[in-house]
Amino acid sequence: MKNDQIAECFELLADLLEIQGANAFRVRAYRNAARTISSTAESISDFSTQGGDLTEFAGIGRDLAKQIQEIVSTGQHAQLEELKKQVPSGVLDMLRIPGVGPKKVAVFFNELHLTSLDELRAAAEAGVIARQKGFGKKTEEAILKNIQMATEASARISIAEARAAADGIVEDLLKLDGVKQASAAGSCRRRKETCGDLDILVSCDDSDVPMNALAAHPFVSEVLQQGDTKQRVRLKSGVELDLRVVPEESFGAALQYFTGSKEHNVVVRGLAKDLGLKVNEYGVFRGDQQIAGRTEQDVYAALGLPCFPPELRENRHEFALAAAGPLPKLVTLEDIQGDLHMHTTASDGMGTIAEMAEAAKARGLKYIAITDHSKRVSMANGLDASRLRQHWKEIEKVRESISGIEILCGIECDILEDATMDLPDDVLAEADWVIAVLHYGLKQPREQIMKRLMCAVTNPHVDIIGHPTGRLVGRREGADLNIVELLKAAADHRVMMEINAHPKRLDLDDIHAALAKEMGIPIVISTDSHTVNGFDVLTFGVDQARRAGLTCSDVANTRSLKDFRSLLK
DNA sequence: GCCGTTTTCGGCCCGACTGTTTTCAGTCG
Repeated sequence: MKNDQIAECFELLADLLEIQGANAFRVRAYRNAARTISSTAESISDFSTQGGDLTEFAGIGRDLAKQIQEIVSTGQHAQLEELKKQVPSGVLDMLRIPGVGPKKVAVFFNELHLTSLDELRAAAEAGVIARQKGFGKKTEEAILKNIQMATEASARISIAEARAAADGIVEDLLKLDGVKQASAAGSCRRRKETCGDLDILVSCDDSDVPMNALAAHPFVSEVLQQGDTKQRVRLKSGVELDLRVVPEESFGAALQYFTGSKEHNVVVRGLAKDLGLKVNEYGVFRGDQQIAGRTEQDVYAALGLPCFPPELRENRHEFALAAAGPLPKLVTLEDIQGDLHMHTTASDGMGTIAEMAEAAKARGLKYIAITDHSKRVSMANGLDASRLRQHWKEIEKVRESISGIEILCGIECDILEDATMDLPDDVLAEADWVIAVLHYGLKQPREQIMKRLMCAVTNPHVDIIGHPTGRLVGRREGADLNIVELLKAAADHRVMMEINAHPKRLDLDDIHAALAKEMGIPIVISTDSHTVNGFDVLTFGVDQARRAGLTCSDVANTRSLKDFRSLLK
């Protein structure tokens, strides 16, 4: 049983209890537990089966520990099954309609006996909704307008799309007369791998200036909401964006507040309360007096806290880190000296060896590894032993003709479904750099997946596991693997782990990368470039590493090539 | 339902916007 499956049970329970009017804090307890479980790297199921004390996890007490044991041992949750019988799934779908929450859904279900989005639509069209107490014509119209959005899965966008939109709009807002400061906030600023919506913060004396500009912005399709300080718009891409306008003396407090995460802010406010202070988006207050708010630094300093990098603000380890001393200095894009995963025209890349090397050099990289596919990946024109050896000779020629950048002869070698390597050991032994990867058979059972990964980790020539889980963000789950076991073996056999920087992969994810760091495994951030522009994605890999709390010393390719080589086995 | 050195009960972050009210509830972030 995967952690996400257990978390899903609790999320569902929370939704169902909410519709039934359960105590809001009880509902929150289920959501908190779901969040803890899905952000834990080790298998909760294994931990429970092996007799571990589940109450060690934050937000899980005696009762929820018992519920987890029930889910793990029986594969289901009796109370959840009971609630599901009482509340049809169509009722839960109603929660996805923007502007409709548990209270309204409760009215639809309990009083109007509506059990699906179709029935709700019919009721709204017949004018039944507007006649309910507390409802009116506008609510009914909003439901009809928004119900379509609930029918379509509300897709989150990748961090790459989010940054392109948010950074572009921020840049344009900064050009306006009267706009003093502007910044992206929210999950985009925290560099989460996907964003559900976008947040932008502006300081300006006249809120009409940025609001009118945003309403007319080429990215924007419609204005959904507009007040004195807050405007909500829908972008042409379908994503919604919140704009907040605050005075200059509150910009830092608002930036802190709207960057979140919600969980981080709950702790910040709790700490403020302990100090007899109040924190809101306008500042830190002692009584009615504002004592901080102009910058984020001021806000955190007023609470005795360091200014956390946004990537760490998830209430995972940041408060413990701050308590232990100065925050670690997280790795930055500028720290990266080499890129060790890329393709050329020899397999499925679009650039030649020389073109890729020149492009990397132009970006200030000091060394690269050319790592084309092995033969199993036939649709990508993967290389067999003889073509690979020929390819390496070509690389050596380019190496001699280009100065200012070192080029390693590498290979991205598939780990086959039968737990053998796609190329013989004597070939791998000749490589400067061997990335082992799973491409096929990702749905094999955990035992076989682990057997394959162990085959790679224990191979004396394998240097690193590339995109270890094989997941595609929002599109495909990774292979069912025991990450703790894999990382232990990697540490024992001096095999590194990749953070694949492509925004569709970002694999390892932040949680797994943090665990790898904890185990002392060197991590390499690689672009997996297939074109000369492919290096652009490096920034997303660095973001993911920062979310994992990684510093320069954790990331092997921040080192010079000489120092990097000393890490190889 | 969780949590705890102002503890085993009584808290649990806080404000903006909208719609339906005429002072507030629901939703959202």
